[in-house]
Amino acid sequence: MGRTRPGDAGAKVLKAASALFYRDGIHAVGVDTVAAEAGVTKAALYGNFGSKSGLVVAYLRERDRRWQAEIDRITAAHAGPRERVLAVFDAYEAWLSADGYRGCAFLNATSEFPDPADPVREVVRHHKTALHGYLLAQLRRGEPQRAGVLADELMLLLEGAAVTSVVAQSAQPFHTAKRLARTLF
Amino acid sequence: MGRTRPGDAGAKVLKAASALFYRDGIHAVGVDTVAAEAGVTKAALYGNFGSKSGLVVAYLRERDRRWQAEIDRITAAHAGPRERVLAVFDAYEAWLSADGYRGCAFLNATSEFPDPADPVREVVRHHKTALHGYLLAQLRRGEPQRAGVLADELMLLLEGAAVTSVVAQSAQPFHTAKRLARTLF
DNA sequence: CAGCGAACAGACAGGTCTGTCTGATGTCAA
DNA sequence: TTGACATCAGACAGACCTGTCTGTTCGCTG
Repeated sequence: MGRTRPGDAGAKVLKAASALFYRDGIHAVGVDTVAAEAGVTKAALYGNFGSKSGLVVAYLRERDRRWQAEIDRITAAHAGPRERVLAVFDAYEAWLSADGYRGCAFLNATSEFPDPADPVREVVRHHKTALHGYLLAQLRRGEPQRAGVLADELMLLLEGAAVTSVVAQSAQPFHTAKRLARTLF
Repeated sequence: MGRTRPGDAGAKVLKAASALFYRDGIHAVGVDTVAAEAGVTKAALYGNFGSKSGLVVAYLRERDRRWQAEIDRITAAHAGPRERVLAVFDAYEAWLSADGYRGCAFLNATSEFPDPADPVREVVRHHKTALHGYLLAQLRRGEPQRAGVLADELMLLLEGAAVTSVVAQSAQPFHTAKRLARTLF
């Protein structure tokens, strides 16, 4: 029938895939389910993304894009390096607690795609490298000589809090992480 | 034919399942593959474990049992609380680097089983609670008043290093974690 | 108004998944 | 020796998976 405007199907599929892949896991969700939830036919899905793998990569890229927008908001809202870094902890916590502590989509994808050469894993590395780079850039303004080590340490705290909060189904690990992060400055 | 002694099939299945589930992910491995790798029929597999879910739980329980044995070795080899805690970091690193940085089997299982009420998740909680309890017990001997906070912080470092080492395919996060752990004492 | 392209509806192929069943064959204990 | 039991071999059911294909219908653009 083609009742909808051409070009919309891709966005609708991506939105449905994001919710389903994140909530249930990537391997656990079939393309039929994604297409049905998007209100779109499978043919339109394959026309836009080529394959399920292509859709998975698009899903993670979209999520990375949204996270970068969050980082931009943090940069706009806070001036000092210390405030910006702590705001990253808050944002991370807010994202995870918003969906029942399902964890970091990129770390979950890493668990589901064991091959380090998989395109999915490249998107994950890109995302995590960008996050590390942001922390590093901020820390260099405050304490240039300790910045490298400090950025590595803060990454451990962020990721540690992310996975621990899933296991414990609680935000408490983020409070521990943030408290320790403050003392590290 | 029944060429093997009765009772062996379960152990063989568990061994094959451990290797395959850990390496490729749980959802990615079918029971046919496990049975074939174990040199056992599917009927024997179901006779021993009832279902794939049962096998998955048994796989994680077995891995937890082996990790507890590792903890016992650490306790026997080191006397001081500080040495024992640092030895846990070394053991965690050794386990992960031994298999191409595939990460913590329990955290991977958590990614694959989103429902917190799933029996799999209960095994994960049991495992992580035991680890936290061990750290806590050791720290109480050295610095009783800081022990609680310190145990939480060391858990974040351990888990953070575990997942970061997978993304980076490197042991470097463990070095960062261990260095920070030493300064926290 | 004509035509191109995107999406629709839905069947289809080929494979894999979990789980069950039947009947034969071997091991071990009583 | 005999009976119970575990396992073997392999077919089978029913569901789900990814991906393709045919023919139709609509919206937008020139």
